[in-house]
Amino acid sequence: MKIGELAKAGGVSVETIRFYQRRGLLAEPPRGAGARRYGHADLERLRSIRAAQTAGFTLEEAAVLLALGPDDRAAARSLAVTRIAAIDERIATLQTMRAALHNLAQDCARGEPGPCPIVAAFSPPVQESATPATKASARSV
Amino acid sequence: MKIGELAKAGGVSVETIRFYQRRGLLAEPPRGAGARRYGHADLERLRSIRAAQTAGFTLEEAAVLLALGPDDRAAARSLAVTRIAAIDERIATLQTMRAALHNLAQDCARGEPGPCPIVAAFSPPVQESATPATKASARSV
DNA sequence: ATATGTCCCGTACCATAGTACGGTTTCAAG
DNA sequence: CTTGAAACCGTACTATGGTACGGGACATAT
Repeated sequence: MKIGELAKAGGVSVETIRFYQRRGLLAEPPRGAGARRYGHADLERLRSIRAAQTAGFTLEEAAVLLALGPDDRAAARSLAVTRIAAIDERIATLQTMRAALHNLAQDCARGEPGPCPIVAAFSPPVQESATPATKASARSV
Repeated sequence: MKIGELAKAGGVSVETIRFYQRRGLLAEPPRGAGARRYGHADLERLRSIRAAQTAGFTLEEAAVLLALGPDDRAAARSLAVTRIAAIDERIATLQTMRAALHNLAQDCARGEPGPCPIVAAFSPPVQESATPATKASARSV
């Protein structure tokens, strides 16, 4: 296989393969008449990298993971557990964001008079004390 | 206020404030004797930016959001809804990842003999056809 | 025999949100 | 008056995962 074929087979671009090689994720195969010649093992390796990525590992973690032997349970589990923790944290953050935004959007959709609740939530608080004759608009958010 | 004080009050670094100014998120205030002088409004604006960020908006979206008037409900809701959709998508992806990793970690923790399931999941498939005398290890994952 | 396609290589660039660096100037205290 | 902190400025670098560009070298096809 030449690099273009490997790329097609692996569903990535030629540039990506070269990028992985620079990162040390893929080995640089021997040359045959100028161009690199790839074997089936390279394709499998490429697929493994993509699988690790799909599971949420960074490329660097993927490199570590793919370098492990079948008996390195401790290291593998450590990688997995650490990644799960990171994912959980990220999910929690996103859910908090989501909830806040959802509430605001609901408020906004209710269509009550007055300023948009979304805009209001992210606007500097109105100078209430500076305008004494204005309507009472004390809404502690 | 000088930039250092604003930074402290807003819980960001001086560099971050200067960065926001370059991005147009914060206005460059008038100078007093060389150094920029910030008012309370700048602090509020900074806090609004951080709030928008906490809600998951990018800085660019924050800029748009903070530029909206209190009656721009449609635009505000559009921003919010779009962001919620992006968050949902991200959460779904992360949950898929999490589940896959969790299953692997569980498998690994079960401590059954044989190669580590985590390593196995991200390793090139063993050449089964090349070793006809090996045990049947056909586990389609 | 030339044109097209693919490969090679290094380098620069994209988005995102900052962080760091090096050098100058100015402010305030001692 | 000198020293040190803080401000100023532009630029470059960080991490992450690629993408794009420009130029040169092949090889096959017409």
